[in-house]
Amino acid sequence: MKREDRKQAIMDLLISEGAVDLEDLAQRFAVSKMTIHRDLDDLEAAGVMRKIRGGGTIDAGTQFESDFRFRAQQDRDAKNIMAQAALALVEPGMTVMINDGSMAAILGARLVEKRPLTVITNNAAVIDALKGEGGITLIATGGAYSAKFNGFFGMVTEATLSALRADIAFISAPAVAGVEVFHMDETIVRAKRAMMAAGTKTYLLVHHSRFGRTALHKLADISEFEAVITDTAPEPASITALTQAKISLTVAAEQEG
Amino acid sequence: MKREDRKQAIMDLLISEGAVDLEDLAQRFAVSKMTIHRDLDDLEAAGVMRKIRGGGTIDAGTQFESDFRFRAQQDRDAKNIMAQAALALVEPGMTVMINDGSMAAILGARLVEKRPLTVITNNAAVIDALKGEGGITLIATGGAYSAKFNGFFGMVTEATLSALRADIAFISAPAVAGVEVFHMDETIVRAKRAMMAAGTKTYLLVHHSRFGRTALHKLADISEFEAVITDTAPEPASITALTQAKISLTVAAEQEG
DNA sequence: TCACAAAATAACAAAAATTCTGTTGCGTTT
DNA sequence: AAACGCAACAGAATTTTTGTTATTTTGTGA
Repeated sequence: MKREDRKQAIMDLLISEGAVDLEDLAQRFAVSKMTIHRDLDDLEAAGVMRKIRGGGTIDAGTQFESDFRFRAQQDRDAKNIMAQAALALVEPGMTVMINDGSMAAILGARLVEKRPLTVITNNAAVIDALKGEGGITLIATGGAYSAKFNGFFGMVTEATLSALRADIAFISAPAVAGVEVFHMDETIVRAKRAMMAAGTKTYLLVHHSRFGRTALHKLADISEFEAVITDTAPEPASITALTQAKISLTVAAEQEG
Repeated sequence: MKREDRKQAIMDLLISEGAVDLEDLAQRFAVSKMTIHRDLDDLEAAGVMRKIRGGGTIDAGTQFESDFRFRAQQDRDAKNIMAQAALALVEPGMTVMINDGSMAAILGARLVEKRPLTVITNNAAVIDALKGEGGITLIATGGAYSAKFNGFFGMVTEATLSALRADIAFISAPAVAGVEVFHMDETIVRAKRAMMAAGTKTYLLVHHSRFGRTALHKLADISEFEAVITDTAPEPASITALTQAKISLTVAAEQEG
């Protein structure tokens, strides 16, 4: 077990337990307390937890939930198959918009498979992945950088998006309840809305576990999207709601071999 | 001498000689030919040279001259002392604009020394260096990414800049002749002009060897800048021209200990 | 076209550099 | 006073770099 794995394991514990004990961790991983200290220092520096005397805690639901570096680790498989399904909608030559989020980052990086493309994004991970790639015209929206969401937001972003147009816009969201889509952050809601307005067709990407949840701000009615893409089937109640609203739901896992 | 140093030395040789001999390099650096092979492979992969049988060459003046990865290595000392001089003009709390180019990249990264700051830039290297830094509000202009110049340009960039304002704008340029400033690329001239227009005070950064040169497009009259910063004294004719035009010239090297 | 020498590459092993860990000692906190 | 956190050093484990050898490719001239 390497250092990164151990740190990830500590994060897993933090999620389920809410707090970890330093001595306990040292025993569990069979390393010295000093090593655990260093791991916790790193995690704290990365902003995903807080060190306390004798261990560490996580202020659940707050900055932790929203830390991209951690989210990027989660559910990579689920995100990959959703990206696969989204990719099927893209044809070479198109102009594609990609919003913030780790899901979108994975999809963005895989857009090279459909070159040539024009890609418009405010997602820093996508910019990094695509710059330097031939056959991709990369347009960054600009904006104020947010370390929390690893992307660019604010008035600049919205103004830029209002002046652009894309064939497809992929929007991801952390909460869908009934026929409404939510996000906890107002700034990001604004950016996503601007992107939706700029896309001829817009698709919503949602992890199956995010159905039946809400967040502070309403982002959109689900009917504003061409279709909804998810990884595996969400709970029946959500499916019913979508069916009644005549929304097309693509379950990516069922498409594959 | 480490690997990177050796590769840089090989590049230096390539600049002066135009071509290098593999066997000769192996002797000169007292390493095996295999090691040189690997160095050349790396340099070729980085796109700064071409491997040929028995050595390597550089297609001088073409893609090489314009490759930012290589330029970033050049004259690091000169750029650092210019950055030092420019930094002296920045006070915490200010809003600072940084344009494209490797000189600007070095200055941009060192802006952390003056936190807190708001930094507006279209330079990808600056964005990478500053994102994640606390105390820096980072605003990217957005725009179409150019691998050649490692930055963002075009209509989006210009539109964004026209809606922003900064206390100081640092503009770098590759050619100054008499009282006129030049750049070879039209797209970049546009971005630089937009940035100049958005800065309350604008400063020009020019390497001393770039005086007395022209390029295809005129960027500005030198009188449009508050002052000109260079590394060491340029040739007398250029100094005379600046003096007569009553332009303030800061020679960074003369400021230091 | 063919042969052959020189060069390029691949694969493995040794060496060097870097990263990771544990220990110890000392100052802090409870 | 006991437990904890932290800094500094040293040894261990990894990763990167390098050299050697074997094999393949390339260019040249007959």
